[in-house]
Amino acid sequence: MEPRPRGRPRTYDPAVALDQARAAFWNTGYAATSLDDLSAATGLNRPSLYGAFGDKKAMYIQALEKSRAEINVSLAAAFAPEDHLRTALTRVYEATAAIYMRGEAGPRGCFLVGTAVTEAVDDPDVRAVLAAALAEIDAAFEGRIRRAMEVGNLPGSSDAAGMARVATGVLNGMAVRARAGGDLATLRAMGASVVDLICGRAGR
Amino acid sequence: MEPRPRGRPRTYDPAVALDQARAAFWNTGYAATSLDDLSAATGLNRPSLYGAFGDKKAMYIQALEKSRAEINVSLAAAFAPEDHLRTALTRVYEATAAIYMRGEAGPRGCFLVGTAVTEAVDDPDVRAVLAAALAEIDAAFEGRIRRAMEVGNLPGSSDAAGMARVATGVLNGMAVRARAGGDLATLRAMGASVVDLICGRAGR
DNA sequence: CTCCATCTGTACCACTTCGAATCAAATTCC
DNA sequence: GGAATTTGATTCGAAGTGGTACAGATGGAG
Repeated sequence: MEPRPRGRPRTYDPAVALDQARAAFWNTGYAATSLDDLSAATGLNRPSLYGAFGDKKAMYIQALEKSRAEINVSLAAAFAPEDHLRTALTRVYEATAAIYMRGEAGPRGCFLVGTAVTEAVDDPDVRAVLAAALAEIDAAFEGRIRRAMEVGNLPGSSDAAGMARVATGVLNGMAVRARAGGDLATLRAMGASVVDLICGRAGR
Repeated sequence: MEPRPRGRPRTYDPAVALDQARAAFWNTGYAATSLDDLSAATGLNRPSLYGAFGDKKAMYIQALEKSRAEINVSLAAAFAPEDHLRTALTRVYEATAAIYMRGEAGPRGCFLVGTAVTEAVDDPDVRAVLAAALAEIDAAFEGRIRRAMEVGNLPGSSDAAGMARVATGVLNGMAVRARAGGDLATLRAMGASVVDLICGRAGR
C-alpha cells in the first residue's frame, strides 16, 4: 500500500478516465475530438485532464499504448492453449469480430486501425506505436503458426511469416469493414475464410 | 465542343484542383486538413474552392468518389486479361503495393482506408462511400475468382466470396501497413503470401 | 489549529477554424 | 462600346481550438 499522497485527493480514477477518453477518440478520431469532447467524456475539466495526462497528444498516445498492451495480452491468452491451430485462430477471429462490432454509436472496429492510421503519416510517434503493434500481432500469429508446424498441424514447408502477415492483414480488413458498417456475419465469415486458407479447407 | 460559358473563364482545372485537394486530405486526413491547407495545395483561395466544390465536406466526398471510381477502373483493367488467376492477382497486388508506397511525405496507403475509415463512424455519407468501395472491390475479386473456377484454375468447391473478402482484407491490411511505415518489400510479400494461399503454394 | 501540497473549477488567452460578405477583374453577349 | 455575368482576391466575423492562470477546495503533516 503506497502512502496517501500529500495534498487534496483526486476524485477520479485515471485509468477509467483514460478509457473514457479513448472511447471518445475511438468514435471520432484524434483530430476531430476536441478537449471539450474529452472533458465531457471523462467528466474532468480541461485543467484536470491536462494535469493527469499532459496535452491532447500525450493523452492519445497513452490510449494507443493501452490498446496495444491489451491486444498483446489477449492474443497471448488466445494462443496459449495447445489445441489445434484451426481452433486457436478461429477463437481469435471470433473474439475480434465481436469486439469490433461493439460501440454505442455503431461498430468502431480496432482503435489503432480506426484512428491511428490517419495520423500515422504526419506523426512519427503515432506511426511508431502503430508499427510496433502490427509487428507484435505478426509475431503472435507467427509464433503460433510455427508451433502448429512443429506439432504437424501444418506442413513443414509452410511460410509462417507470410501467413502471419496475411492473418494480421485480414484482422485489419475486418476493422476497416466494421467501421464501414459491415455486419457481424461478414466479419466472422472473413475470419473463417482466412482460417480455411491457412489451415486448409477440409482440415478438421 | 460546348460553347464557352458567359462570364469570366476560370483559370484553373477543377479536375486537377480536386486531385491536389485529395493529396492534401491523403496526408493528414479529413479533420486535420483545414481549408487553408486545401487552399495552399490547390492554389485556389477559399471562395474559389467554395464555389467550385461546395464546402469542405463536399470536396472530401468528391475526392473519395474519385478514388473509388479509379479503383474500379484499374481493377477491371487488371482482371480483364484471360491469363492465370495467379498472374492476375499478383499483378493487382504488385501494382497496389507500388501505389501505396508513393507520396512525398512518406507512404500514404489507400486514400479510402487511410482517411475515410476514421470519419466513417460519425459520418453516414463517408461510411456509404467506403462501404460501396469495399463491396465493389469484393465483387471484382469474386468475379475474377469465379472465372478461374470455371476455367479450372481453382477447385469447383472453392468459396469464391470468402476468398474475395480475404483478398480485399489483405489489400486493406497493406494500406494500413504502408501508413505505419512498412516498406515495399513487406507489402509485396503480403500480396505474394495471400496469392499463394488462394491459388495454392505450388500452383504455377 | 496552522501550514502547505495537491487537486478542482472558473475564467481567460491567443490562435485557428469555416464560412460569408464585399469588391475588383475578366470575358461574352447585345 | 456597354451591360451582364461569372471568377478571383481581400477582408470580416462568429464560433471553436488547445492551452494556461489563478482562486478556491480538500485533506495530510507538524
